[in-house]
Amino acid sequence: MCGTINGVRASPTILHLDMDAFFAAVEQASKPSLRGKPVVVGGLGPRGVVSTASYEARRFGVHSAMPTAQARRLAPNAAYLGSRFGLYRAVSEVVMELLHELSPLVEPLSLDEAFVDLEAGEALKGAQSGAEGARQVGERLRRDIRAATGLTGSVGLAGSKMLAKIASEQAKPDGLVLIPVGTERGMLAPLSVRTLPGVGPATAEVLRKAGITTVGEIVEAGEDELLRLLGKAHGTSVHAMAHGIDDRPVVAERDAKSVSVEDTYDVDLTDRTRVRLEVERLAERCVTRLRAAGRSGRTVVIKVRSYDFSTLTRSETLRGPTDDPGVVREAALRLLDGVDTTAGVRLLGVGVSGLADFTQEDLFAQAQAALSEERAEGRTEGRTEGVGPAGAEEAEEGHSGAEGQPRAARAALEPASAVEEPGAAVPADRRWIPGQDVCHSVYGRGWVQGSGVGKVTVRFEEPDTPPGRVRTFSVDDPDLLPAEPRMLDADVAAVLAAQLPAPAQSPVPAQSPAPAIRPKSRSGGGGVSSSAGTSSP
DNA sequence: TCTGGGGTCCTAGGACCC
DNA sequence: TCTGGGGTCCTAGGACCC
Repeated sequence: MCGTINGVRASPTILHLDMDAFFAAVEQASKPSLRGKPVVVGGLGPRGVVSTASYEARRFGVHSAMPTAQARRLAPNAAYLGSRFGLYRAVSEVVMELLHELSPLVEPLSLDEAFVDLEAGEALKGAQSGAEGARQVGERLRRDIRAATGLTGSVGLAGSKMLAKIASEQAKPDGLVLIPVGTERGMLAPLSVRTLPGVGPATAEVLRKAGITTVGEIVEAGEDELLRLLGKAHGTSVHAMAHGIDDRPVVAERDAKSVSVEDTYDVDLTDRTRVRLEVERLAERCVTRLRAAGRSGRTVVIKVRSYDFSTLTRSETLRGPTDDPGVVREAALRLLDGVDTTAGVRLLGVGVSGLADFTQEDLFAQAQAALSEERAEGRTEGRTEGVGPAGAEEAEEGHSGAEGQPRAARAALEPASAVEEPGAAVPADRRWIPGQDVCHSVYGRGWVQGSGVGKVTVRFEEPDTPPGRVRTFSVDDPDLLPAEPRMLDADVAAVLAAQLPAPAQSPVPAQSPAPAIRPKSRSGGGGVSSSAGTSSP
């Protein structure tokens, strides 16, 4: 391996890729009428928050983690779309494959972000040595991503993970920044402490009170002062990062350590029976995910957030790992018994941690071992009430899993939504979520622009067609059906390439911020780009 | 008009064992 | 009988990240 100085390599061979406004960009690529328009992807309910805002929407002050209601006030004419994780995951896989072509050492941080250790791969072989070779690899990657998906990503290159990530942030959108080795200290000094990984709002506030707001001031303060302010582990790491020292290796994806699901309800829950039912549903969903991952776990956790946003967790560790829905459900309900929910809860969650790789067979074998062990010890005093040897229950009850659940309980898994439904539940295939793909037997494929008062508005267009027309139907029109998303592929990318400005070699200067984007339709039909959701004035 | 959902890591106190 | 220390596991909460 090449040498490192202060935990920074001799060459900028750690690459960080960050896709630009990823979810919103996928939606714009999928929906021609939204290209160049403000688009906001996130929770659409009364308590939803923004996942991603397109750059056009950011000009209005909309950003991720902002309540969607607030975003609607800032950018009332933006398109508000629900998340389509299946599609984002599929596009992400295409991008991650391109990264794996550079090096086997790829560390995904999320669907739209990853580190790549170029030294571990072949990409630099045959390229120029040093910084110039790394830059060429980064620029080629950006071209390949654009050609394969029609989307843009920003690349940071540096001698450490921290610096590569800071570089990609500076490169946004649609750019590449390389931090030459040896220049990092001077580059870091004027930046906000919030730039450093691990410095969030709380840490920044502690530092601010001590008169420290920039990275350079952390360096001046010295290690002793930082340890005093932030404690041992945190202080040491923040101090090192401020000096540009970061020798964390790029590590290929690790096994998950916990699995959890949670729902925030549109209206606080007060009815205890309803609260218990929701916890049961969450337990089922959690186990479904656990099993899909081929894992089992020992510790069951519930999470309860009250009307006033105060949050508590309760956990229970079983005697052995389980993936039995009944065991997890009963544990979750026992934990709930110890929590007062009469004042109203806005969120419930169920999780499993202490994950093991055990398969059913392993569990069975383990249960046998545990049983014979107990017998050997003469401990045969009946069943230990639920908590019991988890493995033993598995063995006794066999596959009482999802297949064995009552019909109603299984149906409860499906809606996957926290939407309160007073009165009769709307069938899953008759709920029209803005952004969702649909197919009409006469007009073909399109997407839901909004729905309300018994109507659903659909724009008929596809990724590789011109912007399409809008038509309105009754929500239960039998000619209208939900459809699978169209994948973004090289053909779509070619169509996009013909529309978009030429690929940038370096960060494009932001176009003079055009204020108030009028949602003017470009062609074919008086549509507004705003998605109404259920709000019609 | 308040604040999603999925994770990771760290700390601290108490139980328990040696 | 009293004192004490170390190590591990469990529980709860909080900060942080995308």
